[in-house]
Formats: sequence, C-alpha cells, structure tokens
Amino acid sequence: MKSDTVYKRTYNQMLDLIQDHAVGAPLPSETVLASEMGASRTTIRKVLNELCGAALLRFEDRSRIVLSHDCRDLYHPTVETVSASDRLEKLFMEWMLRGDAKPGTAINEAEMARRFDISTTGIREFLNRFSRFGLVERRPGSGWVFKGFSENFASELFEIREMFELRSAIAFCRQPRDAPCWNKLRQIEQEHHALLADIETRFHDFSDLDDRFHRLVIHGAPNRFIEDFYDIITFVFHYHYQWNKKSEKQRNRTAIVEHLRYIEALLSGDEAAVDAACRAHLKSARLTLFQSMINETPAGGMQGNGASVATPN
Amino acid sequence: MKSDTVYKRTYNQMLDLIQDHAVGAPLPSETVLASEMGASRTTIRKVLNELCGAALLRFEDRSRIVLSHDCRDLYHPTVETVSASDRLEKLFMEWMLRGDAKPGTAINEAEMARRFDISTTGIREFLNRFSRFGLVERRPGSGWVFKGFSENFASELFEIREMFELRSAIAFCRQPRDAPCWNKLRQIEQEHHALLADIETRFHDFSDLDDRFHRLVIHGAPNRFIEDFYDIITFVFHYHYQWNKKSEKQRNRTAIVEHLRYIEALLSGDEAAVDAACRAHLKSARLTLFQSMINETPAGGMQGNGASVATPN
DNA sequence: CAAATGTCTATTATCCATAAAAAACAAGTA
DNA sequence: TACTTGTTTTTTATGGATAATAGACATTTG
Repeated sequence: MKSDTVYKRTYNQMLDLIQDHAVGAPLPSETVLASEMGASRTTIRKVLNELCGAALLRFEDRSRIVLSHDCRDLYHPTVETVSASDRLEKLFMEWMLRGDAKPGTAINEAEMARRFDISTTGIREFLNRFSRFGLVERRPGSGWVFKGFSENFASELFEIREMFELRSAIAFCRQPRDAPCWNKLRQIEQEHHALLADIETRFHDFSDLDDRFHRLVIHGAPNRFIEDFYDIITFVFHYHYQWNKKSEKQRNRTAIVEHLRYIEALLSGDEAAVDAACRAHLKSARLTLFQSMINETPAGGMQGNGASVATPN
Repeated sequence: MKSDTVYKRTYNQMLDLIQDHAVGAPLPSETVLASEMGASRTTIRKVLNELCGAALLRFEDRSRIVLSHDCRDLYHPTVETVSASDRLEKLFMEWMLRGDAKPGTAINEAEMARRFDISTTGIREFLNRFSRFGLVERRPGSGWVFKGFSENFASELFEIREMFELRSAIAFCRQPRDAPCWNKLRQIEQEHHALLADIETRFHDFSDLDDRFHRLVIHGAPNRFIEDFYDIITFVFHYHYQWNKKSEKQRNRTAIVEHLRYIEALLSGDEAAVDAACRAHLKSARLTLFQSMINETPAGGMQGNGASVATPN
C-alpha cells in the first residue's frame, strides 16, 4: 500500500501556513494551495477537511477561514513525512558511509530487505536506480556487489568530472555573447559575492549555489550523459559532506573564491584562463574530498572506518 | 510467479546434448551439467527427471544413460525460453525503433503494462534500469518521458564515446610493455586478420570481436564510469544494427581495417598515431551510424518488417 | 464565463504471495 | 578424500492487490 507521506508533509505545511495567517483570514483557493505546496488538489482537500474537523479552519462562503493558531501538537513527526524510497536511500548511505560494508561485500536483496525493513520489491527498485552511481553492481548470476565508497571511487569520479567540466567550460565560452547564459552567469556571480560577504552565517547555502553554478556551465552545450553524470556528483557530495561537516565554512569560502576566478575567466572569454581556473578549482575540490575521506571520516561511532573507507580494492 | 524460462531453456539444451551422445552412453554428472549449461543443479535435476519420465534417459548406477534420440518434438518453443524482462526489453526496443513513439512522448507505467502485457512492477523495474541509457527519463512528479532514438541522442552518445576512448587509448599505450594487455591485444589482432580473411561468411562475428576489442582498450586504465558507459554503446549498437542490416558486411569490413590500423598504432606506442587512428575509426563509426539512421531506419509504416524479420534466434 | 469546489477515474507507491531457481547442507559411494 | 546424488533452506522473478495520490470531468457560484 502506498504510504501517506505526501499527505502528512502537506498537512504540516498547512499548519505552517495557518500560523502565517491572521485568525479570521481566508486561505487561498485549493488550486493555488495545491500548486504552492506541490501536491495535488486531492491531497489538499483531504488536509483541509481534516483541519476543519480539528476546528482549526471553518469552511464558509467557498473559502477556508482560519479559526485558531493552536496547532503546535498537531504536526506529524518528520519521519513519517519521507517516502519509503527516500528513507531507504538515506539508511543505505548511512550504512555505507558508516563503513559497515567493506568493498567487495556481496549483498542480497532479501537480506537488505530484512536489515532495512523494507519490502524486497522496494529494495530491488532502489538498487536498480542506485546502480548508476557506481557503488553497487549487479552480479551476472544473482545478487549485488557493494563497491565501497573508497578513494578509488572518488578518483574515478573525479577523472570523469574533470573531462566533462573542462569540455563544458570551453563550450560555454563559445556561446554567442547575447545568449541568456551570460546573464545567468552574472547573476550567479552576484550571488557568490553576496554569500561570501555573509559567509559567517550563511555558509550552508553554498552547496545549492555550487550546484546551480556547475549545472549552468554544463548546460552550455547540453549532453544528457554529462548532465546525468552530474547527478552522481551532486549525490556524492550531498551525502559525503553531510557526514563530514568539519571545516565546512573554510572549505566553502575557498570554493567561492575559486568559483569567482572561474567565473571571471568565463566572462572574459579567454579560453586558456578558463581552462586554468577550472582545473584549479577541480584540483582543489578533489584534494578537499580526499583529505576529508582520509582524516575526517565521520566521528559518530566510526568503528573500523579506516579499513573500509580508505582502502582501495 | 517466477516464470520457468530457465527450466525450458535448459531442457532444450539437454535435448541437444542427448543427441550428441550415443545411445547407451552416460551423461556427465549433475554438477558438470549445471556449470556447462549455466543453470543450478536444482534445475538440471528437474530436467533430468523429466527426461527420465519421457524415457529418453535411464537413471542407472549413479549416472544417466541415453536411451533414445527421439526427441524432435519435445523442444519447448523458443519464446518460452526468454525471461519476462528480456522479452520486455526487446519489445520496447522494437516499439521504439519502429518509430511508434515520437520524442517527447510521455509514457506511463500503467499504459505500458497494458501495451506490453507485463505487470506494472515489471515495467517499472525495466524503466528504472533502462533510464541509464538516456532514452527515457523519469519525470519529477510522475510518469516518464520518452526521449527518442534520435540523431541528437546518437550525437551526444558519440561525443562522450570519443572523449572516453581517446583517453583510454592513450592510457593503454602507457602501460608497461610486459603487462598482459599487450598479448591480449596481439591475440585480438590475429582474430581480426582471421575474420577479415573469412569475411564473406563470418561477418556476423564482428560485433562480438568489436566489443572485446574496445573493452580491452578501455580496461587499460579502468574507470567504472567509462566501462558502464560502454554498456550503453554496446546496447545501442546491438539493437540499432539488428534493425539495420543493410550493407552489414561492407560496414564490418571497413571497421576491421580501421581496427587493424588502430591496433598497429597501439602496438607501436606512438601516441600521436594512436590518437589519429582512434579518431579516424570513431569518426567513421559515427558517420555510418548516422547514415543508417537517416536512410535506412525502418520508418513509421514498416511494422511487419521489423518485428520478425530483423530478429534472429 | 472564469474560477471555485465537488465527484469520479486513472496512476503510482508499496507491500505481499508464490513458484522457480539457486545455494547450502547432508549423506553415500568409489 | 573427492565426487556424486539427495534434501532442505534461501533467494529471486514476477504477478497481484490496495490505499494514496494525481488528474479529468462536472457542477456551482459570483
């Protein structure tokens, strides 16, 4: 049976929204709510009905009126808000980054299903989707092999990344000067300056900006395989640095500065400069990742990390 | 319920084997049969028991004796021999190559399940696995978009292929002269000569050789993402040329000659020559693919031709 | 009639069941 | 001891069921 995570998430969002409205004020229409909350009208209506029942809203004159703000303890727990597949992804990555699985380990669906308490069908779907990340591989006969989040992995990843990004950066430069990308680039440059100015407090915002910047560059000469590959990068960084928060601020500051040089080079159109700036940035990103893999592997209960994380196979 | 395609395939193989043995001769042991036929002992035993029942074999003194060769009409139909997922893959590719689906078409699982008469679970698994080929893409909300086997696709594919192969070819050259790859390369070179000499009759054997050659080159400096990507190449060529048999012999002859130059360059260790030979080959491969897409693609109205004619086995 | 809500239908996420196939274990024989 | 076959347990492929969600169509109302 499908889980009702969408409902619960929407419900929580609705509670937020209610508290943003004065008592007595009407909520937007169902259609508007649906598009704002990223759910279907069906779900919105279910939530609204529920909240009418809870006497937080009144349905009057074709609109929902806020009756009260008293809903602190109505929130659904956040866990119940994420879909089974997202939950599995997270559990799996934690399991992996924690170093529980040594590279080369065979994993089978049934066992995983037990370990993560998710149906075998769910596991299988996950593994199929996940295999593109190069961390697990389907064995010809049956079962899966776990490849390990190792230095090898990171190094293969970066090799491709460098090829792709260098190619894309040069292609980006060659776009006509009136293409919309240039404005977008300038805008992103501004955002970098803004973030740098505020780095003390906003350093967490970097990863989003980072992503947008690189994707803009890459998109200059679109290639589905390159864009797909960038999903892997995003994914890996997302999880890795969620487990490795050490010196995050410093790391991000450095990256911003590098980005700014890189952007400047792009804007200048000087291909040699672009190449140099791009290489410099990637080299530094690679180094940072490697160092954080070796030295800073997650603190929280990391038994045996050295063996599995740092060991190439 | 799992289908018994493995059983039926093994059964057919066993019939072949029986006919290879004189009446009165004993078959190999279960274990040997299992490993030779690529099935588990469980399946082998099931087949053997069945054939004992059919009086084709007698179990005597710990071994199976061939009783008769009279089994022409015992064979299971070939269709029942391929697993649901393989069948789906084939159906889907036919549907796609036939041009029934225009790029940009949204496809949904339920509809596909109906069209191909396979459970939604099966469809979903297929699409998940298949999405790495870049021909369908999951839509954030729901459903899938069909990207089309278009020139765009081919051109994006080749862009990456060129990057990867050039890099790998150079890396291959730089391997120590006593690495085992050099012998393998010489062996493959021999196979090319042999095939060229026999091209009139054996031209079908080229695609296998082609695959092994490129994979050898690529494996010189292993990178899981590059090797994964080569799966896509293999897949695309497999299906595309199954639908486009025109001038296959000539096409393969040309490729062999190009390969031989390429191999010679590799053996010489002259990186500039390698680069040139590799580029020349890829350029020609790309051209051939494009021409066959433009001129010979079984266009819209060709249903009937493709489905059965172009499909061997 | 345009936008809102109400109602019905289609699609998806998710788990479960089951026979086939694989793997593990046990025992016999040469 | 090294194979063989016999038996039991585990895992996988594949279809099916169902509630949640999305989407389409119908109806109301200002």
